[in-house]
Amino acid sequence: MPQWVKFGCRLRRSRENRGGYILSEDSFDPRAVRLSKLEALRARGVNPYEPTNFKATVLSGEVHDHFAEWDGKLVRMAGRVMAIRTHGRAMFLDLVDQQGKIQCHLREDVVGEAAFELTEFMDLGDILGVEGTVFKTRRGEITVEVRHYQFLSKSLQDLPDKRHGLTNVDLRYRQRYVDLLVNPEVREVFSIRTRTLTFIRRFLAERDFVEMETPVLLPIAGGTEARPFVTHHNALDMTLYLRIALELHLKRLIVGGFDRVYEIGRVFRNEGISTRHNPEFTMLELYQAYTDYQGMMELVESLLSYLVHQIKGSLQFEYQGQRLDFTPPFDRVDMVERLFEKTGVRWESIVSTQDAHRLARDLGVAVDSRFDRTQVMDKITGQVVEPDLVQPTFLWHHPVDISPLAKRDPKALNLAERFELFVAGHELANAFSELNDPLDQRERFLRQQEQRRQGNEEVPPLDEDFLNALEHGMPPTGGLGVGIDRLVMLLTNSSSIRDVILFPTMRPLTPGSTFES
RNA sequence: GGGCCAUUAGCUCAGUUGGUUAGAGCAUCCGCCUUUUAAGCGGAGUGUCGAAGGUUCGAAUCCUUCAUGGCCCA
Repeated sequence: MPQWVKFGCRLRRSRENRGGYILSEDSFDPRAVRLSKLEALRARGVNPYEPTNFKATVLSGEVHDHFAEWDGKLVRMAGRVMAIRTHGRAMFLDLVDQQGKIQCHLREDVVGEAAFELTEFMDLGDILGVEGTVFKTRRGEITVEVRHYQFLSKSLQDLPDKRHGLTNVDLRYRQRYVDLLVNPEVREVFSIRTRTLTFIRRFLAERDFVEMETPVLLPIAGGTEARPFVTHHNALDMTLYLRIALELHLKRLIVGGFDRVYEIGRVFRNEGISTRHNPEFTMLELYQAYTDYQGMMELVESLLSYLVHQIKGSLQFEYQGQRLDFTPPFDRVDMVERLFEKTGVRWESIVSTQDAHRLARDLGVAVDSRFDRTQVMDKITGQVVEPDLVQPTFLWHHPVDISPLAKRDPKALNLAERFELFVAGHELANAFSELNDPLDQRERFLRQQEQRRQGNEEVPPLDEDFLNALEHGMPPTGGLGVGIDRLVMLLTNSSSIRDVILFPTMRPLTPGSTFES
C-alpha cells in the first residue's frame, strides 16, 4: 500500500509563522528554498526520496485517447509536476509522464486538509504519484480529481522558463536531461532515432542478416583513413586504438562463413568537431556474400525508402527547406564523368601532385599544400560535384586510388566498383564490391604504407592478420556503410549532428568535471 | 588552426553616446482566490553583468588576454 500523505493532527500554520520554513537570508536562492521545503516535508514525516516504487494503472496518452472508457474511473498515475495553478483551497497540476501531460485537480475537501497543507512544499519538477477519478473540466480538459497523492521525488533545481524552454545551446548539450525535460521536440528527435534503429534491425533481420559485435579496442585501427584515439592496456602494457571503422572485422566474419552480417556500432575518429562531425559517432556496416555494389545499391534503396516511409509516412519530406524524394530508384552519377562535365578535366589526365594542385588553384578550391594528388582530387570532387547532389543520388565509379578496399571495375581497371550515396549535399552511405584478391589488397596496403612513411597519420599500419583472412578465401561480397547520425539528422530535420547525439563531446567547464553550478 | 558573433537574475532576454541605485517576462517569496490552463488580482528584485588585467573622475558598455559556446572557413 502506498504511503499517502496523511496526518494524524492538523498542521495549520500560525499567522506569525507563515513562511517560517524559509531561511530569510536565502529566501531568494531557489535551491535553498527547495531544501527548506524538503526539510519541512521531512519534519512532517514525509521523505520524498523514500518510496521505492509506484504502480500506475494507466498512462496519460491512454486516458486522453479513450476518455469515454476512463471517465469516472479510478486511476493511479505518476509523473513530473510541470505546472502548478493554485486556486485557493484547490489547485491544478500538470503531471507529465512518458506519454505526455495529464491535468490533476486537488481539492482540499477531497484530499484532506492535512494533505492539502503539504502542497505548500510542492515545486515544479517534483515527481508525484496520484490516485483519483477521471473527469472533464468545464473548459473540457481531461483531468484527474485527486483523492490521494504521494511525493515520489523532490526536485532541488529550478526548471527553465516554461515558455521558452532551454535555448542556451551549450547548456542543452551539457545538461541534456534538462533539455529533454522541458523541450518535448528534443524527446521526439531521440524517439525517432531509436525507432530508426529498431526499423533497421527489423529490415535486416527479414533479409537474414545477423547482428555481430566486433572489438572496439584494437592493436591496429583500420578500415578507413582517420586518426585514431590512443589508449593503453595496463596488464598487457600495450598501446591500443579505438576503432575508426567496422569493416575489417566484419569481413573476417564473411571469411568465417557468416554470409550476411552487420553491426551498428560506435566508431571514433580523432578529428575536429563541427555541425557534421562528432568524435564518436554511429555507423551501420553490413556485408553480404555473393553480391556486389549493385546489390548494395538495391539494398540501400530499399532500406532507406522503407525507413523514410516508416518514420515520415511518405517518401517525400522537407529537410532544411529542401524537398527530398526517396522514391527508388535513386539517381546515378558517374563521378569521373561528372567531374569532367563540371571542370572539363579528366581525372586520369591529372597524374602528378603538381597537376592536381594546379587544377585546384584554377578551380579556386583551397587545399592543404601538403596534400598529395589523390587527396587534392578528393577535395576537388567534394567542392565541385557533391554539393549539387540534393536528391538521393549514387555517386559511383570512384578511382581505385581513393578506394583501397574496393574491387576494380573489370572494364576500367583504374576505377572501382564503388558508390557513395549523397543526400542534401552530404555523404550518407558508402559501398563497394569488396576486394577479395589478397595479393591486390597487399599491394594497395603497401602503397598506402608509402604515404604513412611520408607522414600521413591518417593511414593505418598494414593489418597482416586481415590479409591472412583474405588469403583463406573471401567470397565475392558487397559491403555498405551508413552514417546513422546523418541519417537521423535527415529524418528529424536537424542541421547539427549534436542535435541527434544525446551527449555530444564537449570540453568540460572545469578540468576533470562536466558540471559547474 | 583562422574569421565573425555571443556570454547580464534560476530561465528567456532588454540595457541608448561610458554617467547617479542594472531592467522586463517567466520562475521564486508574501497575501487573496475550490473547474483553472501562458489562470487571475495585490505586494517583494533575488545580480561577482563569463574571468583577469587595463584606460577613465566614472565601465555591463571602451582596450588586452583568457575561458566556454555558436556560425562560417580550413
